Amino acid sequence: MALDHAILVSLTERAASGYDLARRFDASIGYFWPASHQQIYKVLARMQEAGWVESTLQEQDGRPDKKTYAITPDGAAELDRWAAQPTEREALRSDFAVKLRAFRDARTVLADTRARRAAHAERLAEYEASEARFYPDPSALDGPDLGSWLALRGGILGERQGIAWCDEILTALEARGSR
Amino acid sequence: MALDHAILVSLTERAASGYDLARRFDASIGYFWPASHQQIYKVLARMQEAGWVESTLQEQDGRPDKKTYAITPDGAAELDRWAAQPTEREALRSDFAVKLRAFRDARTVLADTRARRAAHAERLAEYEASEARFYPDPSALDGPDLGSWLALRGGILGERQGIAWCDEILTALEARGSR
DNA sequence: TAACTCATGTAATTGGTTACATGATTCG
DNA sequence: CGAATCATGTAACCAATTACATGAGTTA
Repeated sequence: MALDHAILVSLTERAASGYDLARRFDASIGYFWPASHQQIYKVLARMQEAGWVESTLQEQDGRPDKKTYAITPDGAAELDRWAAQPTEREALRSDFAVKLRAFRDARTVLADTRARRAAHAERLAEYEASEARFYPDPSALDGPDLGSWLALRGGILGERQGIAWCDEILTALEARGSR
Repeated sequence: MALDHAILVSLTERAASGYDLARRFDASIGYFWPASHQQIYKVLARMQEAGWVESTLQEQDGRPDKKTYAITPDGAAELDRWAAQPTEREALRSDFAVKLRAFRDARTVLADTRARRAAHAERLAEYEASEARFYPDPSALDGPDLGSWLALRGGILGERQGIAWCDEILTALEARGSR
């Protein structure tokens, strides 16, 4: 049920509609917890039922009405309760690792690995650009900004690790290819 | 539907019962695709229906009967088909990163991070022990063994990255704590 | 004129988790 | 005597994905 908390975190930063949240989840917090607009609308409805968020309807002309959600004191309390609990290790499920164990033909693995490396490099560039823009002086950070920066650092290290793994695979396969 | 393929990979290595597979998934391939025995039995039934695996019943005395599953030619073909397809990037969902963004109190994050670091170190030690025992001479590897080693390398790099992230967090928080 | 943005959803399905069930045998 | 191991499952539930739906306004 952590999408609940990801949405609460996002609403703490600023009130938003389901649509706004869906766009935020295309980047930012969505890098660590992806979610579709359908899923977000469902969770918002459930959380409103539970009293963790409240909505105000804004009529707009020329475009659809908008429901803006804000976090309630109960929602903030729930977020605190959740944040104080220890996090259990998240299960990793890697299609790619399973595919490596199914290894038969070097060519398909090579192509796959190169594509994967490129995707990691692209994401890494985004993260590094964000870091340079929003956190130019990390030692000055404190509170929620510090947390956001540390989360981003995790993303950066993760992408670098992904690239390093791809490079090991490419090196191993290329060494064998030329033998 | 990648549990299907993870099971097929495991059955390619050796025929097994649901129970055997469940134990294998507690280690080995389960490090990259965790699965419970319930889920495994369900998928085995579905794959038998589809003709990807076949089972033979073995009666045993003093203990329950055992259904041993083996991969069929159709199953092997399906595995090849799947392995030849490009892998799309797996979505990462990190409770811990979301929790960092919810950062309020340094003490709980510290405790959480230390526990997390210890879990990573433990898993890393297992991986490194496996590497030393089963792949003492990586340059000699080929075929499926090469794939398995490369998968394990990914695990090792992942745990090291996890530790490095925890260390960055601890450094940042401790620097602030003593200020 | 076709595609994209803004805005909100419902319905069906899949994959996985949690809880429950049974029953003999062996180990501490 | 209680816990763990061997062995197979069913049932209920939950989170997420995919497909479908509507409709005005803007941009290429």
